[in-house]
Amino acid sequence: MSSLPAVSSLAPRALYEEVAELIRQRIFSRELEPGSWIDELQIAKAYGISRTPLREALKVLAAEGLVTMKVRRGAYVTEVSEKDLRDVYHLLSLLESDAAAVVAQTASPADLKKLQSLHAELEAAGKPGKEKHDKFFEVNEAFHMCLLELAQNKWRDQMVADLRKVMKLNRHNSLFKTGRISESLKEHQAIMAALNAKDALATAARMREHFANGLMAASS
Amino acid sequence: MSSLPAVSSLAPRALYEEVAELIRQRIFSRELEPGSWIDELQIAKAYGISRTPLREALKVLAAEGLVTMKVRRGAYVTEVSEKDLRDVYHLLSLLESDAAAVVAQTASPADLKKLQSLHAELEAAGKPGKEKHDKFFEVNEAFHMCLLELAQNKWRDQMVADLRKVMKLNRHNSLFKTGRISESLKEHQAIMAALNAKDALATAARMREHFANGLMAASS
DNA sequence: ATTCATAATTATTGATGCAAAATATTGTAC
DNA sequence: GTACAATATTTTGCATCAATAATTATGAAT
Repeated sequence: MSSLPAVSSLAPRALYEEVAELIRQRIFSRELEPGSWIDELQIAKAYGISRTPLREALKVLAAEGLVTMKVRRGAYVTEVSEKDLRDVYHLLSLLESDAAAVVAQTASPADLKKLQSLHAELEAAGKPGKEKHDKFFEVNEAFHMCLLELAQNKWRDQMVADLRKVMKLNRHNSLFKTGRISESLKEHQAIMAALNAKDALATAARMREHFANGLMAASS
Repeated sequence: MSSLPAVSSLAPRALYEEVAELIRQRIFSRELEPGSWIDELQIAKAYGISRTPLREALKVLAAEGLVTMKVRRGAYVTEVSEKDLRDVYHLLSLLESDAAAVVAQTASPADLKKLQSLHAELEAAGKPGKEKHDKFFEVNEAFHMCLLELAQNKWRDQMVADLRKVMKLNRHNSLFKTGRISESLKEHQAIMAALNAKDALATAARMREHFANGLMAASS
C-alpha cells in the first residue's frame, strides 16, 4: 500500500488540500471520466488515507464545480455540456476583459514592462520553427494570470481560477488549443498596444476579441 | 441539549448542508462576528451533532468565501475590508449588467411580462406611505434573481449568489440599503424600458448605473 | 411469465476516539 | 524584575466504527 508522498515541511498544507489537488489532477487527466462515480473506498485505499479527509476534499471540489454531490449517492465527476462550456467561456471573457480594462487604467510603468517581457517570451515560444507548444501554452497562461494579478481583485482571481478548472474538464480543451499561434500572438500584441496607450475601452475590446476568436477556433 | 429540528422529508438535504445554512444565518446576523474564531466543539454541542458534518459545512462556507481556514488554527469568519467590498460590488455590477444584456436579447414576451409584474410589485412595495422596507428589499432581490435566471447561465448564478453572500458580511449592508427607494425605482424603470426595447447595450448601461448609484449611496 | 414486495447487501453519512501541533502559562535563572 | 524555556492544556486533524438509507436480487403470487 503506497502512502502519500511526504508533504514539504516548507509548505504545510492540510491533508484534505493535498488530496483535493491529487483528485483534480486525476480528473483533468481524464483518469476519472466526467459522469463517473467516485469510489471513496477505493481512492482512500489507493492513497493510504482514511475517508474523512477524502470526503472533505470532495466537498471542496464540489464547491469548485468539478464534482457534483448527489444525496445518498456520493460524488460524481461533473459532466459539462457544450452549453456549459460556452457559458463558462463567456464569463471568462467578461471577467478577463474587465480585468484588462482595469490594468489599462492603473498599471505602473514597471507593471507594463513585466507584461511586455512576458509578451516577448510568448513571441519567442511561438516562433514557427520551434514547435514547442507546451512552452507557448505555459507562457500564455502566465500572461493571463499576470494581467489578473495586476488588476488586484482577489475575488475575481478566485472565480477565474475556478472557471478555468471547469474548462479543463472538456475533452478537447477547446479554447487553449494550439494551431492558431500566430493569430493569438497578433491579438496579444493588440492588447499590449491598447494597454500601453492606457486605453481601457480598447483594451477590454481587444481582450474580448481574443476570447471570441479562441471560441471560433474551438468550434470549427 | 437541544437537537436539530427534524428535516423535512420532502426536501432531504444532507446534514452538512443544513448545518452550513445555520452557520450562514449566524454569520449574517452577526452572532458570529467577522474575524472571530469558530469554536467547533461548542457549535457541535449546541446543535447536538458531531464535528464531522460541522467540519464539512465549514469547508463549504470556506469555498463560498464566508469563512477562511487557517492551517492548524481552524475556521475564522472572513473579515471583509472596504476594498473587498468595492471589489465584490464591482464584480456584481459586471455580472448582473451582462446578464441583463443577455436577457434584453433573448427574453420572450412571457419573460418580459414576468419581470414587469415583479417591477409593479416593487413599485407597490415602495409606495411612500407603506414603509414596508422588508417587502421592498425582498421583491428587489426577487427581481434581480429573476433577471439572472432568465439569462440562463447557472455558473454566473452561482457566482452572483456567492458574491451576494460575501456582501452580507458587511455591517452596513451597504448596497441594498433603503432610503433611496424612489431613486432605485426610477433606475429599475429605466432598466425595464431598455429591456422592453430589446436594447442590450442600453440595458447593461442602465444596470451599471443602478449599481453605481447604489455604491454612491452606500459610501455617503 | 411478469410484477410487486420483501430482504439482504452495499455504500454513504454521522459519531467517537486518539494523536499531533500550537499556544499559553508557569517556573526558574540571570 | 524580566526573559527564556519547558510543560500543560487546548484544539485541530485523521482514523476507525456504527447506523441509516437505497438499490438490487430473489421469491411468491396473480
